[in-house]
Formats: sequence, structure tokens, C-alpha cells
Amino acid sequence: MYQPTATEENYLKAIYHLSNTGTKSVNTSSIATSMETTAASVTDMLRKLSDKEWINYEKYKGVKITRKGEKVALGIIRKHRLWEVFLTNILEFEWDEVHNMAEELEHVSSEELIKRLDNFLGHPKFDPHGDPIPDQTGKMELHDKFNLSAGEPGEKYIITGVTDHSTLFLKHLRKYGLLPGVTVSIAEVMDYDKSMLVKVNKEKFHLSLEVSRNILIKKYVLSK
Amino acid sequence: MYQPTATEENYLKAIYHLSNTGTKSVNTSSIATSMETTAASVTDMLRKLSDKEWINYEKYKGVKITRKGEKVALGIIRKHRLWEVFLTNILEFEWDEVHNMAEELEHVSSEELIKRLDNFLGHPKFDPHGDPIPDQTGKMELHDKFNLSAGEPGEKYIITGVTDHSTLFLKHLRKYGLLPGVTVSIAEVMDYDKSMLVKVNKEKFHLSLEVSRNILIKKYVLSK
DNA sequence: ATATATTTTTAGATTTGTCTAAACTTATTA
DNA sequence: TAATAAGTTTAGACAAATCTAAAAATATAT
Repeated sequence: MYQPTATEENYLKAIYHLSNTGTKSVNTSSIATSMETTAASVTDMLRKLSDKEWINYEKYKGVKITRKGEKVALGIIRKHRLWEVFLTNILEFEWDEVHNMAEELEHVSSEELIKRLDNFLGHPKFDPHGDPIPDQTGKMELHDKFNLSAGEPGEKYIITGVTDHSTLFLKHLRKYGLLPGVTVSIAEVMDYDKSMLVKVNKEKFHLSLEVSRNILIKKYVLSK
Repeated sequence: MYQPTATEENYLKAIYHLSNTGTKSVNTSSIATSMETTAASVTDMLRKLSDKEWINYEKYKGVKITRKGEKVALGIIRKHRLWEVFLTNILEFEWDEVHNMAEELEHVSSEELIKRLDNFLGHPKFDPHGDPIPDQTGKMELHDKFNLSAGEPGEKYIITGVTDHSTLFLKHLRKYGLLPGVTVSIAEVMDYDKSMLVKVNKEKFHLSLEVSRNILIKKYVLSK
């Protein structure tokens, strides 16, 4: 119907993420925080997005993303994550360096370009941070992730992603080699501060609760 | 100094091209035509570009690009042409399909990205249309090209580029296999309408003056 | 060289996205 | 439940890039 501007795309993406992938409704101030702008600007934009039927919006009642809006958001997320794969796998950037570049690249409009990029990259299912890449129809693999902080001593896990996407945190993890796909086993969990001793590639590291809470894992199982 | 907006970058690029790579001064209306906008809009923008010292501008006297402005323009042209190489060589687009995508990609700001892209592509010297790619300092190879329409019967030439970059023209050339790097020999030039019979890959084609005037060539010489 | 045509600039508006400050709604708490 | 706090919207303004219509400057032609 309408062609969203880059700003509109960014708002829809933020709303989609804040709503827990489209499920719950979002309030003005949380959008303002995430977009690093004022509540007044958000209100202005919400009216515009509502006019274009990408969100359902009632004054003072918060917003819910519509099917149409979700489609726009998923399209942008797909582009963002595919470009991230390109930047790390092909241009050999580190995983903590690619976010800002992908923020720009995701707004390049050609659908054919993204189709060919996806093909060139071998149809990846996850980006370098372990986040799933939606396909052209918006579908994506959602394997049940949980926090490393909830892991059991003696158990073996595979890192699947992070909840904190800040450069600072990603750089920190890179130092320990704690990347998506890597296997970790929990050697010990300290009663006192819930910090843990983990084994990664034969090396042992001590991780604070702060850190383990921001790492997502799945159970280690052979095959599948 | 200042960070140019995408629009400012596009104006500087247009001025650079219209000024015959920065040599002669350009008038308002030719910029308006090339940017597909009004003379009034151009005047507004010229004042802005002048304030930022990317052009020298005096009312009613036309504009000349400055060193600073030329640097901005060459940076954008470099990005545009590198992305065109990526789109044709890596994503296998045809040479007549890549222009619009490159127009968007050229405004992605990261210098490090373009450095790595250049490296990944193997530091190409020319884009798919035969136009030279400036290096990081703005230098580029300018081999003396001339029009196929000025070629001699019986002589052999190599296609180096085109003067008409329209999709229509590029598609037309693609049908004959008339791409940069391809060798053509002129079999015959008709006195009546200056059309010519050329041989390309063992096939013979008849080209109108309209077409041969928009094809750039260099002499065919072994080695160098 | 004077009139006419062309080109360019100014003036005033418009759109998009943003802001601050004030007003208004809803939520919280005493 | 009345007062206060928190959150949200409105009002009015601004910057960037654009437009149309009118005025001014330059170029062309008789």
C-alpha cells in the first residue's frame, strides 16, 4: 500500500521488538526511550503509523502492531540480519562491529537484492548474534532459548544468542570466545553471588551473574 | 568538517559529473535537469553547499566545485562503482540493473566497510560500465577513450565504456554482447548514414550512428 | 541600444521529523 | 477520594528539502 520511510521502518522495528515480537501492547515512553527521542515525537509518529494501518493506536491506550505492520518490521529485521551475516562472514568484521552498518544497509529498498544476498550467503537461519533470520514470508526458527544463569552445574550447553546487544558486552564476550555455536559446560555455580565457573574450549572462565544473565543457551544434544 | 547529507552528496556528485570532472563551471538549470528538480530548489541548495565550502558560488555566475567538494564527490563515486562491481560480479546482476541499487548503497557511511568491500572484490579499477573507480585518495586510471563512431574500418578495438548510462541503452548493448572488455572490429562504415558493420565474437552486427556514438573504445594492442 | 527572451533568484508555502513547554489523562498514594 | 505523580498529548516552532509564482538579472535579437 504505502512505502514506509526509513524513520517509519525504524519505529515499526522498535515497536515490534518492544512488544515481544508483536504479542503485547507498547506504551509511548518505552518507544521514546528505545528511539532516543521525546514522547511528543513518538505521539506524532504513532498517529502517522496508525493512519497507514501499521499499528492500532488509541490515545493514552498504547499501541499494538497490525499484521501489515508486522510484515514491514519482519522485512527490515530480515534485511538487517542478512547484512550482518554478510559483514561478518564475507567482509570479516567482528560481531560487535556490524550493528550500526546493518542499521543503514537494512533501509536499502530492493527486494531482489536481498533475495540474491540471501542466496549468496547460503540461506542462513541465524545472524552472528544467534538471532533468527525471518524468511521472505516472515517465518523464522525459534528454538527455545534460556538464560545461562539458569543452567545447571555439570551440564553442557550451546550458546544461541545474547539479550544485551551492546558493543561493550559483545566485545567482552569475544575476549572469552563466547560466541553463538560455542559449547560451554558449567563447572561450578557460587552460592554467594550466583557467579559461575564455565569451561569453553578447554579454558576456564569466571562469569558474573550480570554476564550469564545476558547469554542465551540451549541444551547440548548430539545431532539435530 | 561537515557531514554531508545524502541529498548534498547527490548534488555534489551531479555537479562533479556536469563540470567534466571538476574542470569547468556549471549553471543552475543544468543541475536542475540532472537532479530532476526546479531551478529554485537548486539555488537553495547551492547556497547551502557554498556555506559548507564544497563549491564556490556567486549569484548568476554558476558554480565551481572546490577541492573539499571534489573529495566528497569522488568518495561517493568510489562507493557507487564498488557496489556496482559487487552487484554484478558477486550477486550476478546484469550491468543494466545495478544503477538504482548503487544509488542507495553509495550513501551508507562506513569508510571501513568500503575499504573491506574493495579488498574483497580484489581492488577493481573499473566498474561494470567501464568507468574508473577512484582509490581512497581520489586517484583513478583515465585511459584515453574515444567514440566507436570515430573508429576506422578494418581496425580492432576494445570496449571501455559508454556515454549513455540509461537502462534502455545498456539492455540494448547486452543483446549484442557489447560489454566493456569485449573486442570489436569494424568491418564496414556506411557512407550514407555513418552506420557500421562490426564483428563481435564471430558474429556480425549492424550499429546505427546513435549507438556507436555512445560506445567508448580504446585501440586493441597486445599486452600493456 | 532597446526590447524580448531566457535564466536565476526571492518570497512564501508545504512536508517530514523533530523539539520544548504547557495542558490534559491516567495511575498512585495518602 | 482528593491530592500528587507519572505518563501522554497538544500547541507552536524549527530545520531540511522541496515547490509555485513573481521579481530580478543576464543574454539575445532586431
